[in-house]
Amino acid sequence: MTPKLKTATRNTQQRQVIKECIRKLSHPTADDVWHCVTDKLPNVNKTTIYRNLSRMVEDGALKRFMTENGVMLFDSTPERHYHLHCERCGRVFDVEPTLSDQIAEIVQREKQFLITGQKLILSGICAACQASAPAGNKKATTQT
Amino acid sequence: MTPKLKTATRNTQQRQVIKECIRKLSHPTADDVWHCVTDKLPNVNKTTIYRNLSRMVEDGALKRFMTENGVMLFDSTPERHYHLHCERCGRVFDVEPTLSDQIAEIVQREKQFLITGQKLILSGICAACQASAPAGNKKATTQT
DNA sequence: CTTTTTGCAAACCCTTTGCAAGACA
DNA sequence: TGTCTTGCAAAGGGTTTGCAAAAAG
Repeated sequence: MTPKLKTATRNTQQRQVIKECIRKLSHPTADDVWHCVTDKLPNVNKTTIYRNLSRMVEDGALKRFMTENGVMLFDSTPERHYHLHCERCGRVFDVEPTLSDQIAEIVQREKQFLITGQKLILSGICAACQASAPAGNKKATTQT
Repeated sequence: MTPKLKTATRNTQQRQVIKECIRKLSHPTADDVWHCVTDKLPNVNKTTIYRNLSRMVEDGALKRFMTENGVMLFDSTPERHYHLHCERCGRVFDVEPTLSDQIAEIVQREKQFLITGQKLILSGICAACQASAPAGNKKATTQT
């Protein structure tokens, strides 16, 4: 296979704002990023968001994963950590690396399965939702 | 909210064959089920497959989850267990309930997060693929 | 006969692609 | 300038919906 030499990268306005948004959002959908970006740069197309996010994933600057409803979320936290996805309120919580490691270790030891970081999502009901009565369902955005 | 009274259920030919296929396949996609069904009943529409699978999920006869590529898989194993999804060969492996319980326990203890069964999928590279060289990518079907 | 199901076609949603025009370096 | 990026429109792929015709009980 051809070595795939890397091409130059340009610092467009769009790209800059996208990066800012990535920094301030946590576990955003492409759509979340788009809303954030258009606050500052009103005419950015969603395609541009997708292309930039994909590029960042390729470059390893971002990770991405799929929720149970088939929407992808992006994550810029570099260390390996897992996610808890609350099915009631839609929020995504991080599991600290230490705890993640315990889990990864169990699986790797028992199943000889190599877990590639940041791809574990546990779905269920978060502590807050367990406490409160059956609540309304928010958007899938964060909270760590 | 209205109590939602349940309506009668009919035992169509299609439904019977779909159930058979569910029994013999493990972690199938809707498309897998469709292929299996049309072997026996050539003219079944994919919509019928979807509708029946969704219904079974509602009735609790089936669980379903999403892979990283946004395709849903169905699972008829009743006890709680988790899945290992190999990113290289696409196969899905079960994690026995005992091991799953260890993991669930850690998360529940440390994060007060209530895991609702069968929604944990660990992505990575399976033992076989680690052993062999970078292989071709099969379809996401099973192996336990 | 009445009500559930089916098949078909079209709608949906999110994500990706093709291409010409525009922006960076 | 040269080529990386963008915007727009259209294509894709899996899943869902609307509706009239067919089947189950």
